[in-house]
Order: sequence, then structure tokens, then C-alpha cells
Amino acid sequence: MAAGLFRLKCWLCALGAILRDLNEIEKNRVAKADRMRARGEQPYPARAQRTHTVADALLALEQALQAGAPVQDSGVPATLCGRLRSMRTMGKLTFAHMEDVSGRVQLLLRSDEVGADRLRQFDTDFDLGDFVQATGVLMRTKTGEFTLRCSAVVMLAKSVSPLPAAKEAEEDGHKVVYSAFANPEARYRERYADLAVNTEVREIFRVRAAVVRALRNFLDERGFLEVETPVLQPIYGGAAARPFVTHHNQLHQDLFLRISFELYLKRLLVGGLESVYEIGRDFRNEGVSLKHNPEFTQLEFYCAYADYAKVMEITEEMLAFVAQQVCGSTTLEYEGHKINLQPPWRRVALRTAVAEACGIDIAAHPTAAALAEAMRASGQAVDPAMPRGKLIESLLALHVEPLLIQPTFVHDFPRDISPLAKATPGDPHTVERFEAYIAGMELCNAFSELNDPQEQAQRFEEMQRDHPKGEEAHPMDEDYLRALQYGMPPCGGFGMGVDRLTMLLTGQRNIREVILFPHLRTRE
RNA sequence: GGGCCGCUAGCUCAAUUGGCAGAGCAGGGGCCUUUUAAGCCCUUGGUUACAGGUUCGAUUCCUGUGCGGCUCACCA
Repeated sequence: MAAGLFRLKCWLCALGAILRDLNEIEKNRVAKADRMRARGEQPYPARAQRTHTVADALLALEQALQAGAPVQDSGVPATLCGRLRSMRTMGKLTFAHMEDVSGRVQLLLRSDEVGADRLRQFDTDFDLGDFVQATGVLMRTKTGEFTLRCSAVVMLAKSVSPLPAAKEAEEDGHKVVYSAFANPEARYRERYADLAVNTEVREIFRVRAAVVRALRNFLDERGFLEVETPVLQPIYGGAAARPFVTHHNQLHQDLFLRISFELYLKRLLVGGLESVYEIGRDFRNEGVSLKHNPEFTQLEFYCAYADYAKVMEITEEMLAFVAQQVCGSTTLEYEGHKINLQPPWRRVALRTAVAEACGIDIAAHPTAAALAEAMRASGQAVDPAMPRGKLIESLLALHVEPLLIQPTFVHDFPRDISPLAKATPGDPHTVERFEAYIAGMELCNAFSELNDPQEQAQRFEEMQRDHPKGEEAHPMDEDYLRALQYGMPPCGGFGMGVDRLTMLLTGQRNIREVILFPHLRTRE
């Protein structure tokens, strides 16, 4: 029934899109396409040809000019393909800009070279946003602009809807954008239009790809094995977050979309793989914010015979490497701060950091009640239902986090909010866990992994018992315990939000700017 | 989920105390053989997000809905 309704709704939506009224501009462009067909010109031909990308053509021109070719007629032939981004008609002469993935080139169409009729057709039937193929000779105009003087121009794909009009100009060497397509909702909903007109958006996703590539290179070179583990899981775990639930029809089984990779990756260490990593999507059924999207890209790695101190070293090396690969430097600017990723990073115990920031020594308050009292005494509002670890976390988030601009490892976390981390020897309240902060933002979370099956079982039971109702308790995972019983080598584990790292390296404040299709409410 | 703010032409934005809904760009028709936010003349384009209410009259004031932005909560 529900599925039937859903299909009906989809069908209506699709129909609505197809029958959507075209506005005047769109009708006009459809008429242009019809006119082209009528004279035997294909508005959507199956094939294109190109001899150079724009960037390659520029190189070819430079070489010819260095070899002494005339500037305004290099003699270098080229056929280029791309999208029309501007047009200036001057009677018997038309200038246009065409853009491909590699750059932008000016087209020059002269009546005496393409023919008066063809120039007329170009002026009337070609629009901004159309994909075209232009053949001619490379040159520079008398103002020095890189130009293709065309002998022929062919439509490759007629654009019906006008792209959001933005004009770009150079002023004093700076790029100035007029009437930019800037409405965030429109940009995210129609990312295709956003990418088509906002070149800096395309650049963000090139950087993002480079970030992921650099992470892979770093880990591959150190002998880590890249693996893939289930997205659909019968029991979710490895983090404290609410999951998305889905259903397998034939098996009559509810399944969860994973909230982390942790428990599966550690099963692989039981299996002897020693050093593994996975880059993939996590799904958390929680609020969205500047730093949270319901699905996000996570990197997790696990390294046998390492502890959390070793993982700190790998972390700072890895991020310095990525920044060097992607930005060409280990220093970067973010929100007005100069940030230096060069190892070694500052290391500070959570206890010390909190004490320095707000004067409360968490070790002096070993129970939730005592700590809550101390926090109240210092004027902080406190939720009485919070366990001690949560209270400490709130101190961290409120007082410490905003201060951590330069890369900092905050280490030694409360045990009661870290059910998968190994206890600190001699300290019943603390585990060997750290988080790394940069620019006031939590970037990663790591620990010495708990590998004692008895203690792990006990921790799971504690989570079930001690968690307040409504809070997300870490579920009991019998199979994971069975795996630990076979023996897991001591190891360090690590998780990092790749989206957040990309934010840092691209200077973006909003996680949606680094996700191609961020989650938005559907519009009825 | 709470609070605050927003939604006007394809895009970016105006609209005085509540008084004919406008501009630039894009589009259409002209002129123009080195332009580059090209320029000049003419011109089309609006359910002011949606549904109600108050009013002689609502883009403007009120209520509700939808969507978005910021923020708080939540999300180690």
C-alpha cells in the first residue's frame, strides 16, 4: 500500500516535471532548436570532435608564438568543445566566450570567415549555456586575449533553460562577479546549475577529490589495506548516534544504515589483516548543522601493534602530508586564522585542558553528582540526568573547543562514554582516547582499542544498564564479542570526517559547501 | 525540535505611512568588423512562496502552512 502510494507520487512528480510550463525564454529556445532541425542542423548530435582542451590549446598557441608565429594568426588549427558563457554581437563580427573543464577561451566569428548566413544563425539561434564545437585558428587579439578565430561552429547540445546569469569581469587583476547565483537553497537544490556558473564551486570538489586521493596514497604507502564493509547492518555500532532504519523485503529483516565502520574493521584485525582502512559513507539520524550532514564521508583506519600515542603520530603526519599534496603547504588560512599543520602537534590531557579553560578539575569530582555541583557552582546550567562523561564532554565543547585553533590532541577521555576504548592503566575513570581539534572544530577521534573480550562484554552491559532512556546506548553486539574471543591484536584505531577536513582545506564554513548534493527537505 | 530572520521577473536586488510592482543582467526586434559587465534605440516578461484575515485598497499589517538561512538543543 505504502509502496503503491509512493510509486503514484513519483509518477505524478515526474509528470509534473515533464509538463512543467516552460517560461517565455525556454519556449523561445525550444523554437530555436526546432528551427535548426528544420534546416537540417542537429540541436543534439550524437558525436563531437575536439583536437584540444582549452588548456591544451593555450599551450599549443604559446609554443607557436615562441617559435615566431604571428600573434594574431598563429596558424595553429584547433577544434574546441565547451559551453557558451558570453556573447557580444557587433554586426559582421561576434565575440563569445566558451568554457570547458580546463578553462575559458574567446571565440571570434567574422562574417567573412564563417559566412554571413551562418553568423546570423549563430547570433539568433545560439544562446548562453549551449554546448558548441568551434573550429578555427588560435590567436591573440590586439588586447592579448586568447582567442579561437572560427571558420565553423557546430551546436552540440541546445540549452533550454537559461543558466542563472552571472557575469564575471577582471578588475585590477581581481575577478569580480556580478549578479552571482548565490541563493544557498537554489544552489544546493540545483547543484548542476551552481557548478555550471560558479567556477569556484567546481574547484572545491577538485580539492575534495585530491584530499581523498592523498589520504589513500598516504595509507597505501604505509601498508594499509583498503577494504569495504557492510553499509546495511543488522546491528549498528561504533558510535553513539541514532541510525536510519531500513528493511529487506525478502528476508523480512530490518536493517540499519551504518553509523560507523569500527566493529567490522576490527573483526578484520581478528582475521589477521593487521592494518586496514575504509573511506566511505556513514549515516546518522540526527540534526543537521553547519558541521553535520545526515550522510557524511568517514575515514577509519586500524593499525595492529599501535596504541593511541602512535596513532597521534600517524595522524599529524597524515594531515601534514594531505595539506602538502593538496595545497602545496602545511600552513593554511581558515576563518582568518593561520593554521600550522606541521608536526608535532600540541598534546594536552582533557583534564588539563578543562582545568585551564574553566578552572574545574574533573579528577577532583569522581562522580556525576559532584561534578554537576562544581559546574553549577561556577555558574553553568547542568542537566541532572547527564552521566559524568557527558558532563565532561559539555565542558570540553563549551570552554575548550573554541580555543583549539592550532592542531591539538586532547587525550585521555572519560571511560563511561568510550565503551570501545582501552582503559588507562591505574585510572578506573579514564581511557586511552584522543580527539584532534583544528580551528575550533573536532576533526578526528581515536583510541587504543579495547581487545579484552571479558571487559568488552562488561562495557556493553554497562552501556545497556546505565544509559538514560531515550539516550542512544551502544547496542550489545554478540558477534563482535565472539570475534574478540578469537583474539584481536592490540591496536590503535582512528576515525575522521573527510567532509570536515575538506572544509578546512577549502576554507569553507558550511559542510554543505563541500558535499555535492547535501540533504535538503523535499519540496512538495 | 525551540528562537530569530527571510521568500518580489530566468538571475541579483529595489518598492517611502497601506496607494498604478520597478531596475540591471538574461530574453525579443533593430544599428554596429576587435569586443570583453561591449555600446546605442525599442521591447516582452509577475498568482510579490502558498492559504486565509483586516482594509475602499495589501509586496507592505495579522494568522496559518511550506521551504530556506542563522542560532540553540541534539550529534563523542
